[in-house]
Amino acid sequence: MKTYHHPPMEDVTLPAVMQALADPCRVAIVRELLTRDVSLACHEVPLEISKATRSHHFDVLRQAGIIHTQSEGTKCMTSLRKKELDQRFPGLLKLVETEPHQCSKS
Amino acid sequence: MKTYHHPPMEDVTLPAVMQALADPCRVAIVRELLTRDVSLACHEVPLEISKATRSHHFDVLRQAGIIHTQSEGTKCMTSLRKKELDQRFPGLLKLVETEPHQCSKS
DNA sequence: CTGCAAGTTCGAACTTCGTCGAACCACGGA
DNA sequence: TCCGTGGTTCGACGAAGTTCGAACTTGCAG
Repeated sequence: MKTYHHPPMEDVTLPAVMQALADPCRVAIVRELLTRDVSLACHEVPLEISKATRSHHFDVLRQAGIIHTQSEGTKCMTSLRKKELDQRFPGLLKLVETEPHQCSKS
Repeated sequence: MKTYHHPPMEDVTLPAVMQALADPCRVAIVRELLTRDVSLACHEVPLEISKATRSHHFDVLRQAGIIHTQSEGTKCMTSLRKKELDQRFPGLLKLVETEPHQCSKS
C-alpha cells in the first residue's frame, strides 16, 4: 500500500501554488474537487489525457500542498486540503471556483 | 515612442494569471506596485537581475493583463490594473499582498 | 492462481521558461 | 551633435515542465 508525502502547509509558497494552478488541466481537477466536495479517485476526474499524465498532474498538486491523497485498495482517493488552504491563502479556492474558463488538454 | 499592448481583461484566463505569478521575481514586482500604490519605472523595482530579464518579467506581467505600461520620455511607467483585476479575479491581489515570501532571483 | 483495473515509474521526445550579454533604439541634456 | 540613461530585442544556453507509451506494482474478484 503506497503512502504519499504531503508538505506541511507552512512550507507552501505562493509562487509554488500559482505554478501548480497554472495549468488548465490542474485547475479542472481542483474545480471538480471543489464542486463535488468529496474525495475522488484519479480516474474519476474527466480529462482527455493519458494515465501517466494524469498521475503527474495529481503529483504536482499534491506537492504544492493543494490536495491530499490516500490509498484505498486499488484506488487512490483524493481530496482538497480546503481548510488549510483557506487559512493560508484566503480567497484562493474561491478564485478557482468562480472563474469562467475552459479545460483544454494542454 | 514605444507603445505597449494590453490585453482586454475579459481575455485573461486564470491559468494565464497564475502562470505569470508563478515566479518569485514577478510576485515581488506586483507586491512593490501594490504597497507603494504608484506608477514605477522598471528600474525602480529592486531586483538582482539583469536589465534583459527585468524587461522580460514586465513583459510577462503585461501580457497576463496584470500591469499597465506607458512610455514617458525615456522611462516607462508601470502601474497595476488594480480595479480591473479586482473585478475579474476578486481576492487575487490580496493574496499577493498578504503572503509572506522571499524573493530569490530564480 | 489468474486476470483485471487503478495507479505509479521510467525513459524519451519535445516545449517552454528564466537568464544573460551584446547590440540596438529613443529620448533628453550638455 | 554627441553622450548617457532607460528599455527593448536577439540569440543562446541550461533548467524545468508536459506528454506519452510501455513496463511494473498492488489489491480485488472470480
